[in-house]
Amino acid sequence: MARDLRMSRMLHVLIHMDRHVGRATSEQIAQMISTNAVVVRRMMAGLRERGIVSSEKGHGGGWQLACPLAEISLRDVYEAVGHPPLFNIGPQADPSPCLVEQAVDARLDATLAEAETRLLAQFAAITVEEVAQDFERRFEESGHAVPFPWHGATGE
Amino acid sequence: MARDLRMSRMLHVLIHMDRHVGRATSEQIAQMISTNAVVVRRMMAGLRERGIVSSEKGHGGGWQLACPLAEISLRDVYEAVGHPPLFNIGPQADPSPCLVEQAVDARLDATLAEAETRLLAQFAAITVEEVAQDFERRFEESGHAVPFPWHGATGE
DNA sequence: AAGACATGAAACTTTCATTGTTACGTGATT
DNA sequence: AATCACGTAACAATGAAAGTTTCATGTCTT
Repeated sequence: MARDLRMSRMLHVLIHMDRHVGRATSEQIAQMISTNAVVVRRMMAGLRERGIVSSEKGHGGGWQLACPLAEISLRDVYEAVGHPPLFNIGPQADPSPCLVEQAVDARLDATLAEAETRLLAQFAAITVEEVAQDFERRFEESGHAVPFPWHGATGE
Repeated sequence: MARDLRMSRMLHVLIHMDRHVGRATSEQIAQMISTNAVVVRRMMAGLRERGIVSSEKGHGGGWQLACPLAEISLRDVYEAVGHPPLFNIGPQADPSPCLVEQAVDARLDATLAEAETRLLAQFAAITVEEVAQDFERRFEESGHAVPFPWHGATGE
């Protein structure tokens, strides 16, 4: 696949859970983001470890937010989904005996590392609550269009 | 494969061509970076279009630098290899009808776009000549280790 | 003119990471 | 006991970059 979608998808889920559904099963969440329940469990496991969500087994179980969106930064979500590699470019991982390649790799690595630091700082400065408010602004401006058009959005 | 290696590999090649080999065939270049001559031609084609290198067919032909390394920025090389996507994370490409997803995607896209702008500015500020000097510094500091250990490095 | 050399380019295969899917185990509620 | 839902392992599908094969075109040497 092209890009790692986990961070984007998890943000999507967290906002829906806070604003619209409260508790939700993996199956329901999977429908929100058009994927499979197992994929959802894989992603949510990292969030649970970090105390962002909690899960309960059995009848009536499912997933629940464990803290307010205002206390979750985009960086927290990025880390929780396994801090996948940020960049699609760069030198190969294993070091080379060639001094030219070493010099090239060192420069690129240093430049990318700096960019990574800044990007993660940006992520740390944005809370999921802010993004949720972005959504609400769009909702108002749209004249209250259907905000969450997934199957089963009508509730039970 | 994991990451797009083209930018790193092309920098490697450009410095070797300037400092060590002058003209080189695709086959010789392929040995420098441990790959295939066709892969080399694919990458070099973009550099030729931008006037960074020139190619000549036939006996005695091959590739040659068309301008000094000091006039080539890392950004030039990045663009020349086809400006592959910089990031490995982000939302999916096609827009969603869900307003929450739209808000999430817009935030992520904006944040990544800003990071991309800054990273490309960094690339634009670094010349290949600077990286070549990094190499020479390493070469001195290493006590003149074999600087380019590919097969055929002894010349003809 | 013939042969060797080298790029140009199309078509296909391989590789790798993410995502998707199936299957089964465990725990909790009714 | 039956149902529901998470937990996890194992495997398949997908897509992009890289690797490979093949043939055409152009150029130099003999």
